[in-house]
Amino acid sequence: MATQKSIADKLGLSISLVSRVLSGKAKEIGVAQETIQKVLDEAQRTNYTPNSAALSLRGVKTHTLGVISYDFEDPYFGIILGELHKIAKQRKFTLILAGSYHREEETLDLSAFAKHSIEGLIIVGSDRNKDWYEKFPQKSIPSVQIGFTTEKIGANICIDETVSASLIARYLQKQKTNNAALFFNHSLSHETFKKEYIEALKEHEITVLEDVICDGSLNSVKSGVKRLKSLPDVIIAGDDIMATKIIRSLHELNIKVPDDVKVFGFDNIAHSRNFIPSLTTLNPPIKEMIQAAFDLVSSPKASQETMRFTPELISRESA
Amino acid sequence: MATQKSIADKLGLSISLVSRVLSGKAKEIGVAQETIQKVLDEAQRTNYTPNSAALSLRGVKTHTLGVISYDFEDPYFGIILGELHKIAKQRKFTLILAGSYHREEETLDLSAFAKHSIEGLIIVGSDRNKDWYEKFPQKSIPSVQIGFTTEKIGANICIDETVSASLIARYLQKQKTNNAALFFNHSLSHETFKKEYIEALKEHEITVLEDVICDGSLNSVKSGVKRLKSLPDVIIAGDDIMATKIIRSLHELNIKVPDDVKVFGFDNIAHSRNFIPSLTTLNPPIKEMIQAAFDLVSSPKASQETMRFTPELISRESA
DNA sequence: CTGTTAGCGCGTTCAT
DNA sequence: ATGAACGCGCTAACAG
Repeated sequence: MATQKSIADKLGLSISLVSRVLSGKAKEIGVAQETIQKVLDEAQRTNYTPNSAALSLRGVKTHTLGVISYDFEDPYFGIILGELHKIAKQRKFTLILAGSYHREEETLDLSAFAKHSIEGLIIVGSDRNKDWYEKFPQKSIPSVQIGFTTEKIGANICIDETVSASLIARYLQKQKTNNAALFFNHSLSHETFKKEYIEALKEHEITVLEDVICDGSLNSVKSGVKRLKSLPDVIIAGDDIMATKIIRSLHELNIKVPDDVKVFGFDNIAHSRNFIPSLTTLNPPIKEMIQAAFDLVSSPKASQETMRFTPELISRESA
Repeated sequence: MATQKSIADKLGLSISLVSRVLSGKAKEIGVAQETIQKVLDEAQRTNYTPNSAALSLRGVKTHTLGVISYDFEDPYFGIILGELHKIAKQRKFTLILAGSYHREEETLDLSAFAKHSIEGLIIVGSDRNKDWYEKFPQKSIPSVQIGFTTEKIGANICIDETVSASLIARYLQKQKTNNAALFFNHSLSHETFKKEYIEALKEHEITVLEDVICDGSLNSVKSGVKRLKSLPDVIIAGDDIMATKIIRSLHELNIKVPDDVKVFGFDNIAHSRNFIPSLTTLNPPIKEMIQAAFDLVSSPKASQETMRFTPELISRESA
């Protein structure tokens, strides 16, 4: 591997001179044009790449962000990571990954972040506690969470649950919906929205007949559907995946959507357009949210800001 | 941040002593048990984490793997990354992310890998060329690609296309299928499978009526379906997403699956069980594949091995 | 305009 | 059983 020393030796110059040229500070300091060119040429020829270890040891900015994911199987995870990566690339940032599996009660491994010194932290997903943050050695770096939390540690990007709820309630009211059943799971995100939904529905004179809580597996959804005392006008699901499972369950019980009952989703996952029936749902402005998240976390000063984004109602076949 | 120096100062010991203890070489060299304990305690108390920059500068193993993704929106990307992360965590490896967008002809940014010195490379997805590899500075590190490629550079993990094809062909033959239409896109993965499918179908006396190539958008799939000269017994899709789009298109044209035409998928994405009709498809042994990939890339000696995995046929409603 | 020096955190001689 | 000194590759302060 080519180093500044190898270039300096070859050219009979000093290392620091080479350093100046290679770090672009040649002009500023005043280096002979001819020397600059020689160094540049030799660097080019030998395929010189700065050694990051040395740089970060010297305290030079590493432009490295840590990403924590709470759920790799979230259908949006890939999209979010893709967007993050896109912006990171534009701005010459590197992404390092950590994650945890809530369900298995695993603890978050932060050694990855300590190992490479990260300059910002992006948390993807909602959570209820940040026990791992206790031991986090770099508490001063800017951080942002994309999702809901009960333990805010930095900036926060989420969807406006109040606006979302009234969007849905108004839509359903216009369709002369009188009553609804709710299918949500135990996640903080579901619970946050559900609370607002219940209120907004009441305000719009829609009765919540039942409030089903299930873990989201097809089986638990189906048994939830089976146990419904009566068929409501609409079933509101915590997310699109839940919605498809509800529709699938109804289908297996020979109940038609939307003729017998409407189903409302949330997320507008790629799949929702192709599903039969296609899903009426709320579309979060993902790109804008990720963009904002990146801006918050890559800025020099740590922010505590909370930004709420408004989703768009996508009216399709299911409701 | 706690460093060896900070611990040494606090305890009134020398840095090198602390270093020996912390790098586990205390016993070997002969350090007083009492001293060892003091250092360990102080390290614990101050939350000491070794600085990777310093380590890699000294040439110590960083246990860092680079991950290249060709498509963040692939429904399997999250699953794969989740599995990779799980194993990485167990074995104390760190994952660094790079990626590219084939469709936008973007080039791969490898500076992320140069910055943190990676010890292995995992490529997720199929590709046709590795132009970026020309400029890759660390060609000697072990690498593995999960997917097909025409330009193999290290180990390779993929699905056995021949076995897959005969699995499908036999299944269809048993169902008295006489003819088929193929819906595939331009990706190397699709093309690889398609070639084998055509051969296997011929061997099992199933006529390929049409071979539709589309980009995978719902529109292009639908117009492909519309242009079908006659309805085949079965439509074989390159992947499950394509299959759902085909079924959706057929649905919009009032053609029933599987009554009027069967549809066969590939991938067994999470969604395929919930789709209406549920998808008959091939299920790749993802966990085993990822496990194998990780073993290959994290082993000290770079391997050129190619491992082919056999999928399992999941018979559901669509075919 | 260019060279010398120091030091970032760590493991490793070589001394003691 | 412990410490001092060196160097990995690099930049910045200081000195010509």
